[in-house]
Amino acid sequence: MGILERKLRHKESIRIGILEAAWQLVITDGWQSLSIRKIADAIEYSIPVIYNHFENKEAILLEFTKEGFEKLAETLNEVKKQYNEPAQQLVAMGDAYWDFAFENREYYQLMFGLGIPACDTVKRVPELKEMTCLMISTIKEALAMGKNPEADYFLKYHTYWSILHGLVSIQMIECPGNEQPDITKKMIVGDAMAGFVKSLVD
Amino acid sequence: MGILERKLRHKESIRIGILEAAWQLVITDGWQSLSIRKIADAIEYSIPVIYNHFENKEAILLEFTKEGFEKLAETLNEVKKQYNEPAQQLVAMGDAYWDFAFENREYYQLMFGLGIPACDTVKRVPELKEMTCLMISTIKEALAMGKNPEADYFLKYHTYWSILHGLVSIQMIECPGNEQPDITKKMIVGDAMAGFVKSLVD
DNA sequence: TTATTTTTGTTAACACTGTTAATTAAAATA
DNA sequence: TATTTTAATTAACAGTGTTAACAAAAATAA
Repeated sequence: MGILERKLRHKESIRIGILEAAWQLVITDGWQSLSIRKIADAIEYSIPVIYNHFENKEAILLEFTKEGFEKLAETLNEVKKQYNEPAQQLVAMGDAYWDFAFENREYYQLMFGLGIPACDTVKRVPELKEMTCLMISTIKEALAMGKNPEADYFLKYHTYWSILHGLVSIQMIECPGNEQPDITKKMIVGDAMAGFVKSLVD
Repeated sequence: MGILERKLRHKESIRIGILEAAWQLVITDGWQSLSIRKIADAIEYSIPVIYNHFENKEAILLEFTKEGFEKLAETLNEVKKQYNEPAQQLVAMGDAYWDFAFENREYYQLMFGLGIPACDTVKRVPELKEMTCLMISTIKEALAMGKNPEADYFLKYHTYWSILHGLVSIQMIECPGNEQPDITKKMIVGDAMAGFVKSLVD
């Protein structure tokens, strides 16, 4: 009896409808303002129907997170295959990673829980400038004493800050509790810092 | 007439009360679940009083963001003064940056809009493993061909991913629009990748 | 074909959220 | 003491996620 099959097909079509509607809302209004009611409105079903297909709102977002990681892995895999040298592969994969993030901002923000502070938060926080100045001045000094003193200090500052923020962010994602991360994790910071400084002074 | 002074003093005391109550709530329940009503309840005033001191909820959080950047800048400044060599300073500042982040998680998450995905999101996304494997295998291969083949590949993978995620995150904070970031920004990726790979193969 | 059971979908509510207009209580001034 | 200004409150609006209770539709059994 194909009745059950038809039912399952119908059920699945609603599920897909939910995800498609949700994604449409995400890319037009951002995932911050996604709501169950908006989805229900878009698929022309009542609200509780959505809860027959997803445990809660988070489960819907989790679906996109998975999709995002799938797409990213696929992209990186494609890029890797285009090179033979592992070193080249790593550089190209880094490039592709960057492109993926900015060609799929909503995906990336969901995947890593980036809350994107309001457009001009950075400008409304002059206190940020203190840190920036401190980093830049130190990098300038380090560059001046190194082998390529006319390197782009602003670029290097950006790299320095990004490495630190990246290390912290990834660690916070992997260890969301309130405990301090493993002491061994701090070795990663030391390693990264050593590498950066080394490449700075050449 | 000291009446006006007393009034201003009183007004200021309420403002401080709001911030203290809010911060207490933030460190106990996390900034995600901070609400105006909870603050009003804590300071034993009605809700609209809060809006006489802050334009909206975001303004309260912005206050903490500023505080956070102030504290961080201060910390880094202190650390910098303890060393003479700029290279040493950069390493020590990186160390201090990490410590600050994990000794002041709520501050850091506010400052950079980290949404901290639910505790076990990482484990609920097996798709993440694909990316991890891809990166690790490539790094292993690169290490094998370099001058220190027995380096810690897991550490290096962590560094690689963190650098990329940091570059992307910082860029997204600085350019929150929907446009692609400046092409010149991609130079930063190239530079960082080159530096990393160089330090990888020695 | 009709009656019964199961599935599916809806209405309405609960407990929250940020924000604000209208109103009352309190304090300062005339 | 009466009036004006300031401070604080109540009550509401427009949202949010989530769910219990109920009605409509579809599938099964008689």
